[in-house]
Amino acid sequence: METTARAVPGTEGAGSDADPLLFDVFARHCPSRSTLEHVTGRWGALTLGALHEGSLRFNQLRRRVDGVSEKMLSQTLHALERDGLVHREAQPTNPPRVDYTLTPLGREVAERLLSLIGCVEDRMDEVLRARERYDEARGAR
Amino acid sequence: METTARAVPGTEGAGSDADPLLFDVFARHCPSRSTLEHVTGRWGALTLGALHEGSLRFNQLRRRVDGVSEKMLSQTLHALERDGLVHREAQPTNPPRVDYTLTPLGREVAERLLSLIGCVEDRMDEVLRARERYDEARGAR
DNA sequence: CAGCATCCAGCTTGATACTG
DNA sequence: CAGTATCAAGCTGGATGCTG
Repeated sequence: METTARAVPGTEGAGSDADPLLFDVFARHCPSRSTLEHVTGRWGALTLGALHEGSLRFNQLRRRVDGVSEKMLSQTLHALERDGLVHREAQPTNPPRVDYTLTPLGREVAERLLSLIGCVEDRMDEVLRARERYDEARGAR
Repeated sequence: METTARAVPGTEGAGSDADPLLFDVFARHCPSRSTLEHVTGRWGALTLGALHEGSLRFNQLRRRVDGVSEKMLSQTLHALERDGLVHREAQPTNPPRVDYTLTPLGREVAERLLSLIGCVEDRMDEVLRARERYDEARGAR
């Protein structure tokens, strides 16, 4: 609905940027594209979703996001931390303990993400039926 | 590994299968996971976003979603069509003309997606600053 | 125009092993 | 526990060529 354009950034550094596009993710080299991919990527989305329920430690997260390898989780967390969506808090104890939490920005993003995830899950029966129809119509051929 | 093994493992403990989780995307083999990936995938998200502005033809879509190859677009559209998010209408004219449109379900999903995309774009300056901070703190090391 | 088939480079991912 | 390093395999996606 209020898909109104974003607030005009205005002071966007040097040079005038006459780009009247509503969303420029559509443009190939827009930085928002990479962020969007971190957010919506297979593990990014699930990680943000898991973190939305509360702060979690590395291995808790690993168990929560079923199927993620430790390498992928580590990588995902770095990307999200770099984008300012996740905050990493390491305690210098022994054994080490590190908590991952959403930043305010991360929480906003996660909320929208969860709305999307929820929508998809709510309608899965519809999706499943559509798949059956589709497969039937082609498998027959 | 375990090819088959059919019966419900039941390792989950208490919950009966009749108790649907709120969000089971977190589970590895949940069908919603694949749909979510079609929706949030690099090209799926942009395709749904483009289609939200109105019905488009194959090559229009290709131009709109900057960087997508025809193979990927074709593949993406098939997945979205199979999931019941996109409707494909082919007109038997010459030259052929095919219109892609969002289904009602697709529109719902697209709206949430656009809310997410909009959120990310609105806050890109924040993301960019976070990246700078992060890189500075590590590049130094 | 709309799209499928094939080839293949290379990025992504998962195992495995090791560190603090 | 919380990661990093390395390597092989496989899937992703681009280029090209062809059909209806």
